[in-house]
Amino acid sequence: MSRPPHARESVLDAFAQILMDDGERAATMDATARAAGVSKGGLLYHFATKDALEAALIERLRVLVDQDVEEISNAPEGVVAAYVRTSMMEGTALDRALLGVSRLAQGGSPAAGTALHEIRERWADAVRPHVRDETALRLVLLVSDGLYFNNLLDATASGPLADSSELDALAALVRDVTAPGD
Amino acid sequence: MSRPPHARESVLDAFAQILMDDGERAATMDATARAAGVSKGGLLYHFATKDALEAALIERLRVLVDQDVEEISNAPEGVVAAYVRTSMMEGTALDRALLGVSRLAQGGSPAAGTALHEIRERWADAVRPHVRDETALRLVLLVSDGLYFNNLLDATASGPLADSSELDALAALVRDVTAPGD
DNA sequence: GTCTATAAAAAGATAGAC
DNA sequence: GTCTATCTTTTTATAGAC
Repeated sequence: MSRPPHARESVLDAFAQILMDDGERAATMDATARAAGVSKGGLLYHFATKDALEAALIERLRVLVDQDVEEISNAPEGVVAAYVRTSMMEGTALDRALLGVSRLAQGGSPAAGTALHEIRERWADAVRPHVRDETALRLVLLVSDGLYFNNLLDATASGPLADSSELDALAALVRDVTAPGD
Repeated sequence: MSRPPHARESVLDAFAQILMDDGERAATMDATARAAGVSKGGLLYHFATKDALEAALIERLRVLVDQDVEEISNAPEGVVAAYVRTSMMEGTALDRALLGVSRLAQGGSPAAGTALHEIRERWADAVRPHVRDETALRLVLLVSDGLYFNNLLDATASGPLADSSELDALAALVRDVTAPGD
């Protein structure tokens, strides 16, 4: 229970971090092993191939998304506002995993691309009951995607583009213009 | 004037196409030369290094963005709706260049990342006079980014996620909720 | 301007010692 | 479970013929 993170977890952490900081090309097995403080042989004991390493990060992402869906479903501010607002919190394990897998997908990994589609559907299902129609749902999802896409670019190029109060205002706007009922 | 596309342009076309279809990893100089129907030596006459090839695609993107800013500024449906709607037209030269450069950025190219930031600012400047405030501007830009991000994923993973009428509805919604005046 | 051939470096993967 | 050493393949880049 209080077991410290195994080497396996350190490797996965390092892989996600390099993907986020330096892009897909930099995330080689060699660089990952070095960043994790293990040898290439050590890494290869846990992940026999690059595909296995990528699959493990995808699996980690799935678990974290399950947790996130659970959390935003119970958020007091409402599902829509919570979903939009938490699209921007750089620094959570979920963000690192999601940015990392997105980079893998855009590098050309079919498994990563498929996983991202399934994940998007999970979020869509959680949000759908809380918006007025499919166009409103599309708006919510796209704003969130846009926030992630910006993070995806900013992670390597420049600073963050929105502070917390800007994000609150945006989340409130999106909630208001998509709310059902009225 | 009626000069057919030079080998240089064919190479650039092929490079953008592979980036879009198969991801950054697949877009090697070798694969690009093959797809363009030239030898590696032929490619290297025009682009001595991979960096030079990437820089040329970035430069092409800048030119196409200049044209796009010009066009949406004169669109009868209004700048906001035109901007959102044209974020989704897979198949234009602008889209191929933008998707390609986005993939380069996420592969780790700093030049591509910087260029995308400058381009985003150009679009923001074009849209700003037509929305009520900075939060509304952010909404417009993020929806557009979200559409591109979805294309970025869908290009390798699955089919398109919005048909034309859905997109029209979305563009109208975004325009209405961000319009100045009222 | 375009080609072939080849060098040089980097990436993924294997073998086997400890 | 982690290491070093090595092999293979891929990718970038060079040299020089045509």
